Amino acid sequence: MSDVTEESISKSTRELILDEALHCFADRGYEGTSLNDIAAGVGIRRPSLLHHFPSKEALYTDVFEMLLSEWLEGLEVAMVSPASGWDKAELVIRAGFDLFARTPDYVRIMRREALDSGVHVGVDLSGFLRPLFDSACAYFTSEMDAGHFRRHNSQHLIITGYGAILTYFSDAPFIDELLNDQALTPKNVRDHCDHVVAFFRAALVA
Amino acid sequence: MSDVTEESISKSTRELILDEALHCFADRGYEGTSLNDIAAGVGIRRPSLLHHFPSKEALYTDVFEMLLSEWLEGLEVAMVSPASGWDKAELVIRAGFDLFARTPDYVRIMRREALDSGVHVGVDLSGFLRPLFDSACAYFTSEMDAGHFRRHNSQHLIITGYGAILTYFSDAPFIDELLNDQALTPKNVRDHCDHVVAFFRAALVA
DNA sequence: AACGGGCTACCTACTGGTAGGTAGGGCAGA
DNA sequence: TCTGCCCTACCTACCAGTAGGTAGCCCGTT
Repeated sequence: MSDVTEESISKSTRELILDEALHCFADRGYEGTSLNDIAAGVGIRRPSLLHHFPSKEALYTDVFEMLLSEWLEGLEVAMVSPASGWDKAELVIRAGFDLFARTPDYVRIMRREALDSGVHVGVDLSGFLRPLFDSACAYFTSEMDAGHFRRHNSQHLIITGYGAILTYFSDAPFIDELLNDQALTPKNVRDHCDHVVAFFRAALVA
Repeated sequence: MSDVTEESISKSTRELILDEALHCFADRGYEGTSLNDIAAGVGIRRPSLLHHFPSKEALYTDVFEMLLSEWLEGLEVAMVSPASGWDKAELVIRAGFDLFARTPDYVRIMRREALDSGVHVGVDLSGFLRPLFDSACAYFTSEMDAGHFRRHNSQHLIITGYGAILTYFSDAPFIDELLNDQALTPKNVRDHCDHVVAFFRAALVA
């Protein structure tokens, strides 16, 4: 129980490593991050880090599994809601924005993983995401069949939405330059979320 | 003149290096690509490669400048067209799809650069893209003022479009897994382009 | 005394880059 | 036509630096 108490005051070294690794991998990618960078960020030496994780690969995999469990948890709440029609779609979009705004480092790691087609991660990413993708597809298709949404190809629709939402966070530094403003301030995130919601509503709801 | 003839038959070593570097950088990123990888792909040794380019950084910058000039050329044709209203927007979207489908490796490099906020490239990326972004903004705003498009925030609109279109190409390997199909076949690219056009039309044209 | 968690010192593999050498084509002058 | 010279494009061998990873010691807590 002293363990629990201590965790609530100061994180364990293992958690500090995971936090720093998350940030480094998001910032500079897997190849661009050295174990020295991570260890230095935590304030220990590389061999000490390797005392907690057997290898760089294993550390990365652990970080990625944190990402997946957090995202699954964050999205499940919205996806199992009893809402229907546009309300539910909006709920999921807003849940996605909240989730991504809370965890921008995860977004950038996911984007890097998508670019690298998952060569670093030891988990079956597509096996993990396919059920979510398929159930989202089924939802939109059934709503279109019921005449609640304009007819679109559900698969393409979701990919478009995925790209539109994820990009705002993954490319935030780039968007900063385009806007001459900070993309990830709470106000700007809220504005962009409102815009995406309104845009998708205009496209989907007749 | 024999030089010209020879180039049309077989590319110069320098061009072969640029081609291979483009592919490697797109595939594995700047840090994930070694000069040995590129040299091996061309069929020469690393020092021979460094005979043609002074450094890895310089090689990357040259690749990136190829990207910029090709994209600028490809988009200018559509952006200066005398079309107006939705026709022009559709023209630009389709030109973007054609361009990206023709140069998927460029898309992935650009995405990596957006993620890394341009630390590798020696050119002023935002200075390059801002004029395009601003003129696109001005176009949409004026069309909304004229009542041709539904009212949206132009800046957010373009960022949404940028994300929606670019992602399909940058994350193609990932989308392959979701669709259980090849995202970049001509037919699938055409289908997705048609979808995006229809989707944006539904959202913008009342 | 045992052990968890840190350390220094070291290993091998590989990085970007350099030094120096060579094969061969083009070309000016005898 | 031959000779000598330069230049391009490649090579092998090597450099210093850094990567991930291992072995083993030290030290405070329990």
